[in-house]
Amino acid sequence: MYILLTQMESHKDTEDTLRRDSAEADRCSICLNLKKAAKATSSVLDELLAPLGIRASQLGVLNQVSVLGSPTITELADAVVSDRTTLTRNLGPLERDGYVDTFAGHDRRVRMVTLTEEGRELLQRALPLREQAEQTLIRRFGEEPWNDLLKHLDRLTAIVRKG
Amino acid sequence: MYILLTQMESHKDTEDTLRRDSAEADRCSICLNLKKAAKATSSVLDELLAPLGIRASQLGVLNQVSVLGSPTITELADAVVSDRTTLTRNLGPLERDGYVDTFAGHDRRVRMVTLTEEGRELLQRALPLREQAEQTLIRRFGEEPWNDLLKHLDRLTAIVRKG
DNA sequence: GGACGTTATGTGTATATACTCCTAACTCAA
DNA sequence: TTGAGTTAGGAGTATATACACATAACGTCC
Repeated sequence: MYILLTQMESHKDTEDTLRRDSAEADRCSICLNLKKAAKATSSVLDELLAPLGIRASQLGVLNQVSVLGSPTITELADAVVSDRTTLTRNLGPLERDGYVDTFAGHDRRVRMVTLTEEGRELLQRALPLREQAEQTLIRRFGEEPWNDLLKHLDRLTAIVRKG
Repeated sequence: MYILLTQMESHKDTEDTLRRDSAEADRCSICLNLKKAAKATSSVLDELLAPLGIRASQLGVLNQVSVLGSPTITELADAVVSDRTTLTRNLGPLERDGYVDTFAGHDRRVRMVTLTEEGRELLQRALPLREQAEQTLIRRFGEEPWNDLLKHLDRLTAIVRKG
């Protein structure tokens, strides 16, 4: 399909060919569709969370700290599907703003993350908003398609990870 | 494991409640699932593109420049589902590396973006890799589920945008 | 009990993302 | 024309992302 175009062709021909093939490929580009959907859904939550001064991604981190109890950096990074070093940077603003604390574990290599009292209060205010956003989407999307979508996403992720 | 929150017993109750609710909400958290899937799929393409020195997101930009011909910043940003200012920054490395050029349009407010000859050559080498990655995924995921997933994503995006 | 491989994390660097504010250029009506 | 409103884009700031490298602490094997 994407036969390498010969250099002999004029630029115009090359441009036209690239344009046609690219548009075709774009119709089934999963990356762009995932990006669109992720952007759309997180923007819904971002707007709801704006008055609280945090973003959807930050809520995800706070929530997982709560869910996991006192995770290490690596455990928390896995839970929120981020690179370990990314999470380290993400914790900066949250710690600065007083929502989480970090301290050394018994194994002094690891750093444990916990919610502060402020962090717990923020989470209690934020979680209902997330629930509300999700329920609104589910109601409008349909419960069956919603579960289908989640299953599909799960399977897609699994397939890629299997190698 | 979860024990460090024993500063006060009242905190314990709060934590437990948060933990249960959060885990529940997480089971149907679309944001995390979309993030996982997007990360997984783009990493496949990123690895294929590594020898060419560009990433999946950069290929997306180059491709859309080709598809659209000579788009303005705003047109191109819309096409790749990025904020306008984000795209401006993204064009920096691509222009520095000689893959795109920008120039003023007849309306001197707009900046037009075009592929350089180097950019065209890079795109010709990169597109087959993207096609290969996509076909591999489709083969393993199944064509029917694949199309279902794309439709679901499209509808989800549309629902959010409708307000 | 020290040398060595392993593990958990931080830092430097670079790209990606987007909000707010600012300026230049265009349009249109008076 | 000229002034007001609109539009395209850049810059400042801040967060998000992650690779490569460095470091400190752990465990183990002699």
